[in-house]
Amino acid sequence: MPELPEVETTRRGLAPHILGRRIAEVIVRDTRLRQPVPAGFAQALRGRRVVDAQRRAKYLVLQLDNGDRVLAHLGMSGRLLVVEPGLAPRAHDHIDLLMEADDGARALIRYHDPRRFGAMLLWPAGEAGHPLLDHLGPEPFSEAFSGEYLYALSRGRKAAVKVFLMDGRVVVGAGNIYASESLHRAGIRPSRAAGSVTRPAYLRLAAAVREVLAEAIEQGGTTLRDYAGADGQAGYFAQDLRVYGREGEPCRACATPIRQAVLGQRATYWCPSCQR
DNA sequence: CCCGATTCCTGTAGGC
DNA sequence: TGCCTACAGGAATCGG
Repeated sequence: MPELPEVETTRRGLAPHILGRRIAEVIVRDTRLRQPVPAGFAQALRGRRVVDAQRRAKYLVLQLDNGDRVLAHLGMSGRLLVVEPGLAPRAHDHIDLLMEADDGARALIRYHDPRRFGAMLLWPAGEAGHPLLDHLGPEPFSEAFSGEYLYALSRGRKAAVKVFLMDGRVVVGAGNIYASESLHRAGIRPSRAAGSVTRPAYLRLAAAVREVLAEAIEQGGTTLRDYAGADGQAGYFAQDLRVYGREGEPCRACATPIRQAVLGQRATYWCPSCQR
């Protein structure tokens, strides 16, 4: 499931194949993503050079040489893969970008998304913001994100702290897996009301979020079923997960069996002994 | 504003 | 072995 580390891993994997290169050809086989691929998408990209590849939250932002930007989201099952030009498309291969370098080197960037929860949008030059990015909270690695920030924002909030942490308006990038992992590292029970979590606990939580995300990026993300990096390889953080998907198994810290419950319509895992 | 529930989608795992 | 159902979940949206 692409959360921040998976999107960042994808960005890093794509970069050498797209930066400074020209989009020679665009093929859209299926426009039916979470939001339809806009009419004129292929036309707008064709011939353009990619000058930067950034990430904002779980979105990839490709900056083009005419000021237009491509906004891509992997949804739940999306992959952006670098494959051999000419490789025949398979099921759910919705979009191809054929990249060409000045020296003639070519690479095919292929968007694959069985569940079609992702997005591939055009963000035209001149539009300063984008509606999908407008309301987003701070990046977890930014100065704006801190324990103090979480503490202040959470006062009076009755929602579970895990739901609070997964809210993109609070902080971006922590999805279901990394929210559970961060709360375990910080020793906070996921069901606690966000407003009842203490300042010291939020200081630990902010540090834990950064730590977990950074480690996951180093491992190339977490592959449970759908996710693969741009090179098609699995990420290795799954072996470092301490609670996610480990119901009934011993806590790696204290051996107490890990518990599971649904919180905010999402499976949530925690250690009843380490997390209070 | 806040919060919980619903919706989109398809592959896969688990139960019988 | 095969069928059926539940589940996976990012994020927009809606109702209270």
